[in-house]
Amino acid sequence: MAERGYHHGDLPATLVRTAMEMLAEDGGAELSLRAVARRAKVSPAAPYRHFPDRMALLSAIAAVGYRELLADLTARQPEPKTADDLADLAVAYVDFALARPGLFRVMFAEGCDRTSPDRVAAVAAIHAFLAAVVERAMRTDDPAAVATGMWALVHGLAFLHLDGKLDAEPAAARTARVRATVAAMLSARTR
Amino acid sequence: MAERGYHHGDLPATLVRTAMEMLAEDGGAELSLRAVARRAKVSPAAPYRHFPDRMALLSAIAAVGYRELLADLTARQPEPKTADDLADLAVAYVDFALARPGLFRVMFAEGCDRTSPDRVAAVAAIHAFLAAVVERAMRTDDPAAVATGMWALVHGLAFLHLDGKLDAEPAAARTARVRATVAAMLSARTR
DNA sequence: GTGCGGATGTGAGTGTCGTCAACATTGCGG
DNA sequence: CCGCAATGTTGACGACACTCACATCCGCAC
Repeated sequence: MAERGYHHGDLPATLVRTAMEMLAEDGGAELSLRAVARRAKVSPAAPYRHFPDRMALLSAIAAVGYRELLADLTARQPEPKTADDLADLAVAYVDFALARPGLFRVMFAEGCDRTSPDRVAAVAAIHAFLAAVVERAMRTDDPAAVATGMWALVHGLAFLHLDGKLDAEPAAARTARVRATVAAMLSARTR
Repeated sequence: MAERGYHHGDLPATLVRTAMEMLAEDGGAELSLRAVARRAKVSPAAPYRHFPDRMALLSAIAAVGYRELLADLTARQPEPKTADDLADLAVAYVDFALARPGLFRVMFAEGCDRTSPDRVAAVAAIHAFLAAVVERAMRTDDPAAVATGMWALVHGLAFLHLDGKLDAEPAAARTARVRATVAAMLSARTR
């Protein structure tokens, strides 16, 4: 934690932390490498000693985001069993996206390195968690497909809300709507 | 269509068309206003006579994209009635996203003007189409929620595929998977 | 026809960005 | 204690979005 000096101590972690602060403060703005360096009291070129380019920093941020998203989900429902628990998870997912839009967009942006081991592992963990939930809470003969579908459902809800494609509404109303949507999808039958 | 001359004839439409060509050719690249102007054989400042800023051009492009997406959907299934027809629409939605990733990302990007009448109308048209489909093909006591859910489901599938969060696979396998996912979601029951 | 005004396109300029190369400083192993 | 690799800085380049003063041209009144 040596604050001053020519050398920094742990610049990579500081950059990631700083960048996440900036995303939290202004989720809509472009996250420029220079701005992050400025805020970290470091020259614009310093980050290049630790990240090959801007996307690499964004990928590192995304990896942290995946872990925090998974933590949010498991914190809300460590052992989901019922359809209601499932709806809780959907609400948690959408809440995460709307509470931290900048981070969420970095996590699911184009151009990020699809093959970074951190990212792949984190995404796999989310998928595995969802699959386990579905196994426990749903009755279906294609659990993998339902797990994918549930992920797509909450992911789509999150993005549609984020992009203002659904009517803007206060958080409580949104929670109710997410719940209703999940419930309706799970009880709808073909004609 | 006067090709030469100081004045252009219809620069706004030319810019939108040119930009969409560029998105089609390289869906992953950033669409810079200067590059579009260059390709349209026009100075970098010319677009500003017709669009207040870059986002306005992107919004115009997005509006066209919405119309084309809706056209794709209705072309595939003008009068969907069965669950299978619904799955066809899901496939068409995901196909659109993967066939024209650049355009799809512009359509659902942050920063675009949420309040542009064109955009709002186009989005409403898609939602209305979906609602009508659900009304016809599904049995549920909350058709609006199911319509939102179906949109979120296909939208989420599209984005997860686009971002490589699901295993990459050839188009035929993807089609089968989208079908299976929709079918599984519609037949899954809570335990 | 002629000329004039507004619409449209141009050129040069500002500030920011990502990235790089050459140089400066420092911590650490021999 | 010294030298080297790791780390940070400075200055630069090209591209970008956007602005403003200026150039050109179309359409319309007369």
